[in-house]
Amino acid sequence: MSKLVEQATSNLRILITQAIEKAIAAGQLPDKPVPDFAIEVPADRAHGDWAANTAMVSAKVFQAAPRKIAEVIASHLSLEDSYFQSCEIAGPGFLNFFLNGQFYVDVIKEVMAEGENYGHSNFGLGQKVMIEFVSANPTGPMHMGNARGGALGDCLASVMSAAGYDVWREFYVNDAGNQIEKFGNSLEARYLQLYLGEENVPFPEDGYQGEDIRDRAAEFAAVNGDKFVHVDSPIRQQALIDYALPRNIEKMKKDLQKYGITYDQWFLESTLHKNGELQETIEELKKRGYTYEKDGALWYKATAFGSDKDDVLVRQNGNPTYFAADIAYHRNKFVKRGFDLCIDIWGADHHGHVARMKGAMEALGLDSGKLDVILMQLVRLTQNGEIVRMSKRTGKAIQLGDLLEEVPVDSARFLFNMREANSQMEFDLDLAVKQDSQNPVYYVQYARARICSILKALAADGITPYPCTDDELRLLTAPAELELIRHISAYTSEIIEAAKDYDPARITRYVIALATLFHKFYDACRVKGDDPHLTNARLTLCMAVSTVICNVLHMFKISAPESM
RNA sequence: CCAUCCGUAGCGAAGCUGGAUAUCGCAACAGAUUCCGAUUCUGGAGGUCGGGGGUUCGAAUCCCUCCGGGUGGACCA
Repeated sequence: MSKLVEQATSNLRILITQAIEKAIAAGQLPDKPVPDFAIEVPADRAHGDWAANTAMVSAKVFQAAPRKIAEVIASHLSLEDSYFQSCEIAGPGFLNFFLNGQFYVDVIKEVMAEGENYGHSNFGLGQKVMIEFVSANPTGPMHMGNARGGALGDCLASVMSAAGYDVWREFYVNDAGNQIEKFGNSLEARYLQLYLGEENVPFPEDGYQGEDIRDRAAEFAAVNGDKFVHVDSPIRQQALIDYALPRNIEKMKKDLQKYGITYDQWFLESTLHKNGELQETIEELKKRGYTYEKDGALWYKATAFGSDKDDVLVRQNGNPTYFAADIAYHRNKFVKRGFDLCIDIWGADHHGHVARMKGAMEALGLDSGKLDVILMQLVRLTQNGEIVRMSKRTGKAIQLGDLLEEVPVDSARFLFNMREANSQMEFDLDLAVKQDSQNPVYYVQYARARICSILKALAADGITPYPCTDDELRLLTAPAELELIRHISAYTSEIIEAAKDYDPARITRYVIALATLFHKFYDACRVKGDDPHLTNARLTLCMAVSTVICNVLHMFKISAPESM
């Protein structure tokens, strides 16, 4: 938490506890331990700045009516030297506290002092956390789900980093196994078709139909000509794969970079096959007694960990399954690289895989509680109120590249972080390209641009901000000003909550609310005025707001233009 | 059939470790700029929190059940 808010909260907790102790000493409450109570920001501002439910949760222990208990506590409270000016009893027995002027003064000072670091905390204690996201199949282009996953994963990583975690971004490349064989088969067919005619070379039934396969085959042909038409199929396929796969991966890197995402590592599945870790993992499972042979395949006893059926690790044909490699991969994260926490972002269509993966961690003697999977629900694109399924240009399924051609990166990253992962969302193409306040990213950017504009306008009149004194900051007493400052004060704890919930959408909502409160302030309070001290205080407040908005936008890699 | 997510105003959402009068945006309606950017702000209207039952002093929130929608249930990944 912000040092300030944290300090104020824990102090309030102590004050309440002390009041209860005094009441017990005075014989007004029975000598019983006080249950845990919550200190929260009430939904309704009339209920104070912060509220404690102490009296209600302790009604049973003290065997008295909550309001009665609240009155006793209140009568023993001493709020001197705290950030609170008063306490009221309300409703069923809430203790409602009102912050005093010094709190608001100190919030502004804290923001100004910390600048671009405002909002950061050491909540995560430097724990090593890996966030693996997108991890799209390298056999083809990325789709809308990857677009959402990319924005979500990258922003979550930033949020957790701000909350004090040591974050690692990773892309797992499935460059081995069945789908690569299929990739090779498909490329081979397209390549041969170029020389032998489409009608003479059947395309594999389960092959990849996309244009991208034809394109790669054609590129390969342009470089190599018919050199590979008359060699053995395995040689031809390998040559095609060796040509196409690195280029596909390169393309994904480029697309994601355009989208603002860079990874710490692109982890190749094939390394697990080559360096023996996959085999090592399978042996480990065998040794622990969680495997058996049946029908010529090696099975893993998933049922020992709650699954309703077992899974194949090594197929009849001797090839390990994707699942086996995935187990080895996750073992690698924990055992070989020592991550404290691993977060995977998967499409919701993989939900059946979650319990199995966690079970497999347990089977290896690892703590499955340290593997968290975020399931991301589907995205539907809409335009003119209708669902868009296909790209207008290509007539095929919409790709990440198509999206970024139509929609600014700022918009895409922001809008994909409007909803939590766990809910299906619609991505409104019309809204995303709108350059007005209906588009929330513009609304937020505009607030910051407006602040820059105020600073410029006043500077033109010879008014420039200087370091504010406490007395000047104390002049900020209008409701719109106090609301705004209070919201600013919550930023650090919002980041912590977002990190705890793995929900960067929380921060998106936070910054929209901040922009709203700023616009209200702008409407209610003129910065430029007769009192130079008040003007300076308001200018300082503007700068504090600008700092927080910029911190959020930079964190999400969204631009914060000075004018628009 | 099983698993899983979702159901809150005309539309899109927040609130979900139980608490005060259920919050916000869009749309619709009525207003506000001699003045720092109107890409802004103010106001009223709009609700069986999918239905029913249960737990509780108290349920949008927890439990059960039903209804509706999405997704998944391979020696695919």
